[in-house]
Amino acid sequence: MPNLDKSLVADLPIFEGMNPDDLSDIIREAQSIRYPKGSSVFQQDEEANSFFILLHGHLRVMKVTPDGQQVVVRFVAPGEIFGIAMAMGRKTYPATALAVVDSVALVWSAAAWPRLVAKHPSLAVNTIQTVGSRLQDAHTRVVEMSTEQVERRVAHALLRLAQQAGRKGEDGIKIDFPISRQDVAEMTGTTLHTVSRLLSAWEDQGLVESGRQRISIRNPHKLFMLAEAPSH
Amino acid sequence: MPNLDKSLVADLPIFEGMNPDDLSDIIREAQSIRYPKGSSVFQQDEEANSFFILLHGHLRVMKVTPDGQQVVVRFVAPGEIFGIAMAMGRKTYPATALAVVDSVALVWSAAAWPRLVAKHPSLAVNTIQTVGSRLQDAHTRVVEMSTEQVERRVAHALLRLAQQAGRKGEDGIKIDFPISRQDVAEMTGTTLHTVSRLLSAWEDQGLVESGRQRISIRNPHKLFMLAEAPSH
DNA sequence: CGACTTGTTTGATCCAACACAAACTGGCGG
DNA sequence: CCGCCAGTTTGTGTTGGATCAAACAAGTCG
Repeated sequence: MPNLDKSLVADLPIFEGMNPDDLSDIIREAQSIRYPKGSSVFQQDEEANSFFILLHGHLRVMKVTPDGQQVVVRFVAPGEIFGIAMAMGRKTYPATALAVVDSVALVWSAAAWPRLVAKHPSLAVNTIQTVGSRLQDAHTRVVEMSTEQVERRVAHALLRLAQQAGRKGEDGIKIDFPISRQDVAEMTGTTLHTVSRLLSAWEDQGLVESGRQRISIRNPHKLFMLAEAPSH
Repeated sequence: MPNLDKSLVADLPIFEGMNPDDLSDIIREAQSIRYPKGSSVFQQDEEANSFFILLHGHLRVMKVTPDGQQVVVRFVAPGEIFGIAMAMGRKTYPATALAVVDSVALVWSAAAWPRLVAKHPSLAVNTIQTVGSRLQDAHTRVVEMSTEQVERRVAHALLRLAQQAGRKGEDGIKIDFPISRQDVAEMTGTTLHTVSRLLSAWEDQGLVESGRQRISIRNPHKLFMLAEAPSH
């Protein structure tokens, strides 16, 4: 591993409270792999032989139902650990991870996990927190899907995207990876048609500015009010 | 702690791979507390001062939205660990836990957690798996809410309840704690009216048998088919 | 640069499920 | 044992969004 990567990785929450020697020890076992745009990092139901930390790019994690419908579970941003199915006691990946842009990840063998955890207990403690916060997110999403109607769900989804992957630009916050109406629909449990209509309406009101696989939020505050309170 | 409780607890997944001495060490720090039917074990947004293992009874865990709507997150059955918010790095409980029948839980101080984990690393490893499997469940629920319509969601919910808390009786599997139409509605993101209509219809077809806060599944196989494939 | 692919917009129609409303019932407390 | 209350059933109207259908850009590639 080049030093460059080590410095990128040192401050990640998953390595919090770990001394540099231990960190080197862990990173030494990884290799960095490049995933071209559109390629898959792992596939749903495939044997979970590796776990990962994303260095560059963005991934879309999704589940496919038996009848072929897709649901976007989340997007992975640089610095996040992912594909830790085996740490959760699973033999296979529960979802598919796809590179939405050219991406690079650190990759460990799943076999290394028990040894690393045994040697560096804080790794397990930090992993509980990582998985725990994802559990919170998932529950938040369940609550939203149960109680809110589509307009608010989509507004919430955009705000979350802006927070996780927003690049502050001239006129508002731009989501800095390609994302389609279909993607947003699969995040919120609706159809691309409905998302398209909503974005068009919001564009007219000056809340967002969007195009082909591209969304910017011009007025986060107004969008937030829309997300919290009914249409008006 | 009386020996009785120790034997109940020894085989739980959370203590897997732990020798009896270590187990005693952990259990010694807990006290067992009784929660009468209808009382709360902890409240949403309250400071997370404890974590728990349920010994007897059943709990309903639920989230309340700002506008007062409730969503049932899950039911806790005996043997399950719950209220581990602080292990996931939270200061407060993200939900409310209510005893649906008279219940008893082992209670630890949250302050004991870091010490216990440091001394017994397998505790952390097992906790990752516990939290991980809840994350899977939550994602399954998100996928269901996104892609399935109400009838199938309710069918799935009943089958899950039967699996987790089903008591095999003469004519089918009875859910062995009081559960209302409203509860099922809050688990599936619908209204008690719709749940009532579905149960009535299923009763006519001989799939279930239900009454006031009481549901039995007479024909799990047919209900399962209904859950997997559309109405027909 | 024209053909084609992939993503987007917009219109028209339809229906599952929600909202509202009212009557019913089992079981508990006084 | 009667009255009350929480939980349930069932009817009727309404609607948010899905579905179906087409035309319309914006890249991309030969």
